Amino acid sequence: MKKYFNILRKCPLFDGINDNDLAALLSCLGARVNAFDKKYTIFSEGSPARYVGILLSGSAQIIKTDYYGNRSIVSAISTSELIGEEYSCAGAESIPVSIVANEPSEIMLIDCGRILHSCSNNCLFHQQMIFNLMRNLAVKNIMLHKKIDVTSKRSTREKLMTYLMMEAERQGSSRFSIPFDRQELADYLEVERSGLSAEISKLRDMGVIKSNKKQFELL
Amino acid sequence: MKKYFNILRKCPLFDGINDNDLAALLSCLGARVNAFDKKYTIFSEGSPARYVGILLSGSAQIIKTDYYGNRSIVSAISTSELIGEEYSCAGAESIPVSIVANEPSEIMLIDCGRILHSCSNNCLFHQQMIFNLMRNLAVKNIMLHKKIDVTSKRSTREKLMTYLMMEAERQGSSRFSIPFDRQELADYLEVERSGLSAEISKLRDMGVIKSNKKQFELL
DNA sequence: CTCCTTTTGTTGAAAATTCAACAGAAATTC
DNA sequence: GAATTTCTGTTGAATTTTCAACAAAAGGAG
Repeated sequence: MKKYFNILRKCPLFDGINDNDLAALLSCLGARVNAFDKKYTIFSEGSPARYVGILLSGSAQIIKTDYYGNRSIVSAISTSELIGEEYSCAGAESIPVSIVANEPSEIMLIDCGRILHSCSNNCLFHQQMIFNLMRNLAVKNIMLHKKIDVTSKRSTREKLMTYLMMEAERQGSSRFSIPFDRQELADYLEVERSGLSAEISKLRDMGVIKSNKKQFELL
Repeated sequence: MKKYFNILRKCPLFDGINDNDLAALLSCLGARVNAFDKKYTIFSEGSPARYVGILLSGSAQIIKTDYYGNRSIVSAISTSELIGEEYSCAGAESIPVSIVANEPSEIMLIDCGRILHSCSNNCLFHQQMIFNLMRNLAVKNIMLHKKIDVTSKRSTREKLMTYLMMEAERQGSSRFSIPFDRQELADYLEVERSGLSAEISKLRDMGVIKSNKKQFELL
């Protein structure tokens, strides 16, 4: 497990827990690591909401497909982020989204019950982890609000610009790359791919943005 | 404070805490009650994210206004629900939404720091409240996902039907009333009011729904 | 390197949404 | 209870998005 410590240290679940304790804690929690190839489903819609995941390497996307088959991308996940904790922490029966590896990825899985309920060793970390989960869920809540800010815009252009400005701010630079290809960006913004491409071209012609594939710059 | 106990008992923040303890706890937390008239702003966008609110009576809406002045309704709040905890728990500087009373309402305000940090009395309720906040935030997360399910639909009709089916399920009946008038429902679904009215009429003519103002029935 | 697949940008037609304006119904005020 | 304001439904025109189809570009496989 040692080789994952650089990632795990950054995981919000383990805030305030040092490396020595972490090793013991992980075995106490029964953490295990699974690997997934590109495009493989890590959690599939409808599966039991028992585990909390931590993305150790690669990247993933949270995807929702409605009964007409329309794909919607809820968010992109990068390393050291928690996955699925909203469902297991809420005590949900099953998860209503799929989580798909975007490239070869490794996930650490932990049974959520082992986090929330004290162990026989009576260790003190459960309180800390519950606090960490609380804070992480609050932050995720805010991120969902931001996602709603983007998709609540009425036009393709406004959705795109709101998203790009948000990413520029998040990444701290007017030049940045996004984790989506065109179709994925369309599925994230909830618009047509062709209309999105056309809008990007227009904004480029107008001199508002520069863009090359996944690279963008706000001018 | 006694008169609010029926509401407070149902508030997720106080799960697992009995009435005797609650009285002491509230004074320990420095809880106070404010009243607001219809249309008055309880929290305004940009104000410090210090307090957790509990709606004691009346009803409220979480509202976001963008720089063009377009109003978007994020959600409706009913009694015993927590307000603004995602921002204070995440340690946000200020809140990015407004919360507006929809009718004369009373709110209990609690400084979030007093919930999260142990008091000099060393009482045991902080752990319980942190756990409760964690669970409540997880549940809210799921509700935001559901809101995204609604607004990610591409057409007015699909948004409306997804919302109505969700409400029917939530209220456990195919007959139910919604907490929005037409303009508010449009602002919640992120569509045009006139187009929404037209769609409701069409669905009524098609025999898919019955509706009268805020009362709906799925057929 | 060549072939094959995937991704991206473009375009025009069809469909849907937004906008603006109005009239009737309902609710509120005085 | 009369007058005023707010809410709702309707309609047609303008705008935008979606859909479908294609070609060029890029990426991957063998």
